Amino acid sequence: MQAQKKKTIRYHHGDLQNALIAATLDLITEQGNEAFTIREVARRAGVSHTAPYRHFTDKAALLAVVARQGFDMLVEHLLTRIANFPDDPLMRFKYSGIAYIEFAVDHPAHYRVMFGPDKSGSRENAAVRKSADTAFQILLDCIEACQAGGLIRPGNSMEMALSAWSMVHGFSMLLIDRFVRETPTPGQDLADMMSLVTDSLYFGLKTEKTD
Amino acid sequence: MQAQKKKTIRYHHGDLQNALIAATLDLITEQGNEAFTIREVARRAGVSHTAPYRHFTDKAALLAVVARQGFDMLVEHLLTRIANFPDDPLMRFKYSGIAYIEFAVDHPAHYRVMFGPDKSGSRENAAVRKSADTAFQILLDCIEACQAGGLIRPGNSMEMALSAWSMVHGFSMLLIDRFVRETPTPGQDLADMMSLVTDSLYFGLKTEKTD
DNA sequence: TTATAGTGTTGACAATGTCAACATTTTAAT
DNA sequence: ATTAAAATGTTGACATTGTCAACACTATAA
Repeated sequence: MQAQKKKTIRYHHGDLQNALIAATLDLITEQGNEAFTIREVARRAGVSHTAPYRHFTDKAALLAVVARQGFDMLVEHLLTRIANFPDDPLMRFKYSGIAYIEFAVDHPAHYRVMFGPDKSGSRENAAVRKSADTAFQILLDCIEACQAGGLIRPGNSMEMALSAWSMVHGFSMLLIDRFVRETPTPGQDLADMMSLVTDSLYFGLKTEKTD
Repeated sequence: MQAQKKKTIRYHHGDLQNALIAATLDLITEQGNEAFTIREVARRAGVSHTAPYRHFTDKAALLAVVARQGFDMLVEHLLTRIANFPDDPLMRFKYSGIAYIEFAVDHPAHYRVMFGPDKSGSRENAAVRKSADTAFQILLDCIEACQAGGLIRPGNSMEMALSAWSMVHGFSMLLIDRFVRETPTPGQDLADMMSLVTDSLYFGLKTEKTD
């Protein structure tokens, strides 16, 4: 019953908050992270340059919301990807890592907002923290499932998850920041490299005594 | 014979280029990365706000030099640290990783400049690239030495070095961006965590069949 | 119906990156 | 040594930005 929106030009936008978030996403996706400006976002939403301040205390607050949204998207992607292997803990572990890297590569600007420098304490933002923790928890669950199945050696799963996170995060950053461009060995594609990195984590680099 | 500097106030600074680099380092170290502005750096060097443009084409060019310097410092720290183990390839490998993390933690602002978003192609800067490659080469050498000694399994050392780099880079970033703050298990300190992460890489997470 | 809270707008301010025009100094060619 | 040119600095301008204060419109609740 509350239809007839968007028809008339109104003083009140109606849903400016979300429009600003969407505009921010579009902007960073199209033009990269440095292009993000309160004023440009306002322009894209068709409002005056200070209208955003009615919904976000400052630039960092807007970015914090975008970051939270990014972690939520990451969680969704991880869950979708490992859902393909309901009964194979090892594949779930491996593909949680691969899916993580996929997300970073597919949404580099968004990823950079999520992990970018914490200018003004948005990292302390409870909502952001919670969404990030949820993503971490997925990794942790995969590892513990593997441990339960005797596939990963017993030990502090938290520490292992931290190592795993470091690995996929580092690799993702190196990729999207263009420190790694060509594949180490010619003919490899991104999928191969992702396997390679996740396998390194699982098998380690030590000489194998058996198997 | 060319002494008597700094005494008189001169129109020409004398060594503005290096003064600007030093001022940049001081600034980001004291106030963080966001505090870096051309004008503030100029102020600190005691010159007008456009003087830096006689030495650097723009902001990014100054940062590129700082980044290169950072990689050089990193190389030095890595070499110093592994020099303690001239005859133990495995320790050299391990401590190259630990030293890497140490550097990032000790110089977070500098590290962020080195790996920060590549706004305007400074990553393509040949000098920066070369210094970064030198650092990578150290890792690679350590791995190949271990392989020669049968301590790391045979295989593509480039790929292994990439995995190792991902691991220490990711861990460093998580640390300095405050995603990891408390230790996973209480009572641990940073040194323990660094060992933990580098050991994960070496041993992997897989169940050990032997040893 | 109207006071009030919510939402937008206009107009300011200081700071920034960078450009153009001009000044001084150093260097090199004569 | 003189002087033309190349280096190096300065002043002043411009457009852009984040953010604040003052004001305008709108929705809502008393």
